[in-house]
Amino acid sequence: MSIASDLLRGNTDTIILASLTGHDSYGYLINKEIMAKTDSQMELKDATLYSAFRRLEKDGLVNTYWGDEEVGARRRYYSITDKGREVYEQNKAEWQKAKQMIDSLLV
Amino acid sequence: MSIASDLLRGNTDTIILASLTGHDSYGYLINKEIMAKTDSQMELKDATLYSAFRRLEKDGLVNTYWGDEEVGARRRYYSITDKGREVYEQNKAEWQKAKQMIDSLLV
DNA sequence: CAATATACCTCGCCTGTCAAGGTATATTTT
DNA sequence: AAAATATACCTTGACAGGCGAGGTATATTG
Repeated sequence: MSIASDLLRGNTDTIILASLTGHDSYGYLINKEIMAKTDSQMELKDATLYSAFRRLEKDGLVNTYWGDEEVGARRRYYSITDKGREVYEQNKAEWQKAKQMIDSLLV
Repeated sequence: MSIASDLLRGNTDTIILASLTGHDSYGYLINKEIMAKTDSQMELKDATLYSAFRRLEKDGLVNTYWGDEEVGARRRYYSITDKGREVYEQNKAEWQKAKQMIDSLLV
């Protein structure tokens, strides 16, 4: 990854929630999509991704269920909850604010 | 502080370097300036600030010297080094890139 | 049959933030 | 005169998130 992880920190959960707003998804795909959208400049490491899922689950922001693939590796799907959508909107707003403030501090 | 510290993380050092680009400064003042510029919505906690200074010093991005105040509390001043300016520019560029990428991921 | 891609997971380290505590001086309020 | 507030510095230890390193299992491609 070419972007310092400390710059991503605080946005990981939000990014995952974002990728769940349109449709349910699963870890591997979410990561692939992020890489595709950022030209492989950004990537959520496995361990980061799965620890984020545990956190989101614990906080009731996502639900999870096993896919019924009859072929290939099993997939654990995630869906965003109402609370998840709420938190997502809050996080986005906070990000907008933080962005502005940081920009105003960098000459 | 109203902005989640995880959103600041990764920018702390850059913000400190930014405030040293115009003129030497000291911890307490740097913090006051940040609060003034962000309407008190952002603040570097003491411990965070001073651990950042140690890091910047260790990495040769700032130099430090004691002020010669004849009245009031003593001040430890910091000045940015050439390497500091270099890293500052790099960090700013990286921030611009990270910003764009995160924005592109948030629907 | 080996390598690669898909797909999941855990453990334990590292690093940055910060709550809580401390020191010392100067000014303002009671 | 004493207490409170502002200025100004500092350290310790806990905590949380990122991730390197390791693991499992299935399907496809060379």
